[in-house]
Amino acid sequence: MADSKRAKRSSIDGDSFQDSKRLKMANGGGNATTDPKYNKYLAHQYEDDQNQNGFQSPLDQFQRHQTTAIQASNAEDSDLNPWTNKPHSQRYFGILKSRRDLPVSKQRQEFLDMYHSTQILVFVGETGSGKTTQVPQYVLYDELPHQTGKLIACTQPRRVAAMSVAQRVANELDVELGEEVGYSIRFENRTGPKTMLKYMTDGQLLREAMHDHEMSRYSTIILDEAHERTLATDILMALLKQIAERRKDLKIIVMSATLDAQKFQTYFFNAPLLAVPGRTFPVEIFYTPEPERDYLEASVRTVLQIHASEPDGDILLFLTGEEEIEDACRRINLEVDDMIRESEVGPLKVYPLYGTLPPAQQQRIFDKAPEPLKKGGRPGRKCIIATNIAETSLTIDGIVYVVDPGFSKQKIYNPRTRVESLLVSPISKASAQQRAGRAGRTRPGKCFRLYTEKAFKKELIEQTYPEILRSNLANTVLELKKLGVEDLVHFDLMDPPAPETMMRALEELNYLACLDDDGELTNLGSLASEFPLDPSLAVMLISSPEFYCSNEMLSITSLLSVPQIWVRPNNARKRADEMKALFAHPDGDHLTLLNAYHAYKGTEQGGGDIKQWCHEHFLSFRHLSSADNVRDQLKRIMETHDIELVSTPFQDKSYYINIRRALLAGFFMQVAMRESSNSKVYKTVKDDQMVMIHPSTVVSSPYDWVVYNEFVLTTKNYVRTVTNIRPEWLLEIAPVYYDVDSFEKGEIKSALTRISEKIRRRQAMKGGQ
DNA sequence: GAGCACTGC
Repeated sequence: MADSKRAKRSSIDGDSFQDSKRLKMANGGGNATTDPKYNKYLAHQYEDDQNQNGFQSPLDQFQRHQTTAIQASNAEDSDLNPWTNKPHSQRYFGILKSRRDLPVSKQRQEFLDMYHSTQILVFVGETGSGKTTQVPQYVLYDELPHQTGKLIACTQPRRVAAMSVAQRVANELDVELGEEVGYSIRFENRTGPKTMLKYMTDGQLLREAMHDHEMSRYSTIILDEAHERTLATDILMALLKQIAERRKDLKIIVMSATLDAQKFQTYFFNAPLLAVPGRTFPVEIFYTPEPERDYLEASVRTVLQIHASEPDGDILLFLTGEEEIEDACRRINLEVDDMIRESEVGPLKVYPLYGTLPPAQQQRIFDKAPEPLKKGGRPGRKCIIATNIAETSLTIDGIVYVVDPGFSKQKIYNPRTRVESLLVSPISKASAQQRAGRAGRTRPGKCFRLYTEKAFKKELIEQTYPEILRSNLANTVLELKKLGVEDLVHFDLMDPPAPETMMRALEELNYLACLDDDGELTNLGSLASEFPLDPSLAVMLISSPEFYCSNEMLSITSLLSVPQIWVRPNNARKRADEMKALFAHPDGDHLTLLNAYHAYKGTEQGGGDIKQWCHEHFLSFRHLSSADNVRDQLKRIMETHDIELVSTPFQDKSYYINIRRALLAGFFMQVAMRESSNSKVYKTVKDDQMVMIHPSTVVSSPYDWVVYNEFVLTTKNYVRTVTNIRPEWLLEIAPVYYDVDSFEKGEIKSALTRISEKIRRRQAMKGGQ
């Protein structure tokens, strides 16, 4: 059994296996199997005899960590691609010319000098400096990965960025994407044995580090967009700080927007700083003289004023969420129609933009601004009303006017109640600057801030709090343990989270048996960390074979890790609810999700038009197919670790009971009891919080005990996605947590006491027989 | 009888 495990493991880590092989060969092994000539992965270097006998790559003259910008430029200028020995294409020289015009290009030597002199380097550059595409290539020409067999990694917070930048750099280097330059993101690894430069998401690098604590595959790690301070970036920074002490051969570059450069330097042992100017146009800032009472109303008014009185150029308005955005779109459209009737204004096309919008509709923001209404009339313009998505993820060229009311929805975490929620909050100065910058990408622009200058200076915080200070850290703590971080208290995070948040996470993991009483990782914890899931979901999934329903729990887990599959358009709510009722299971929402998924799979396998079917049934095809993707990934992980995939026969009475019980193996801490019969109010177990069941539930008759997937704090306290359970299961499945003596006096304690006595009596009777 | 800001594994 141990052997079969090992065999499976090596196939999964196939990548690194090949790398170590390559490394040996590059160092010149002796026998036939390690001789480069016999290595098919290096075949490209020996394609023709001329290369072997006569051709000298310019790189042969390079001394690692002693190269110069001129050397590299000459190599780039040569007819043959020094990395492939193939002739450079025409397109290559075209791109090369534009690369040399980038601001960063002038500082290549300065960069190399600094890179040679230090292990860690902080690099700041504004948008348009070219740092994301150029710096990794500068490193490539100095690291010479073909000699060392080690890779250069460049991390990005988002998948699309990793993919598109990798493609761009592959073009710039005149190589095929996935060969010398590749990318690695969840669900897609486009790297190969020849890959030297790898773009990846920060989360992906963190995953890799779990199995390679030294990050030994890499000679250089470049953290890009570090100022965004994602959870993964923060953990990587602290981790790299430790690794840098152990691995003096590892070089680290932290790239960020200009703000806060000092903080990064100080954090990284006073690392030297290189700053590169950006290439943007000036943006004039306007403030309101008095604070605005209703920012939505003020936003609409400002957009209309710009349209009526400013020269042509598109408008970008930042609002906080879907509802607000749709509302503003309606109001602006109405007003513009009036304006066009009354005065000589051009047409205005309004586009909403938020994350849950289908991609096709998101794409429409790139449509051209509308034509004048009549020949020679005033030019049309477009107005995009967006969430924060337009602040980081999406850049739209042609924006000249930005309207910034100064708010965004932000995740906050309350460790006392263990609830993450979204709250409309004032943005930070850094955010405000980022927003304003969106107006100056193609020509000088204007930014209208709907707050006073005094408010900007005095009331806005400098930086948005990093994610690590605003999240439940159960997952993070588990990851850190798996990453080999022994001492969490002294783990040197740039912004250490509140001790209470840390304690909560440790406590939660201890109840889940992922950490033992000494805070050490258990086998279950180690296994749970293999899954890209929250610990409770991972534990639920790992435990599911004990309940004879791991196939079903695999589906439910996947459905719970994607956005809601239920579609409920405003103009067809009733129809949507009727359709959802078709899948309803009387025992709750988890089972209803499963029913919908089974129907979806049945239709798909029956060869029906699955998109049409989803549309008719008000289900999101996008989210269901992404759940399917997640399911495949989780299934592979289960198979790798010999977690059985089993089902209770559908005809069996206990089919659904087993599933409901299995839910509790991970979610026993998320249980609520009804206050009293005829009441709609519930109380959460141990936290004693008053909650209601979210109105989206399919269950009509209220149950006494429910397990819930999430706690949402909106107009009221709601628990969402709930399923009916029996209290005796709690005592049986999670006896440690449901140690009745540990409960505070109250209804829940008395109820549990009654139940445990009943169980004891029943057992005594059985024993007496 | 309500509503998912945005990422990521």
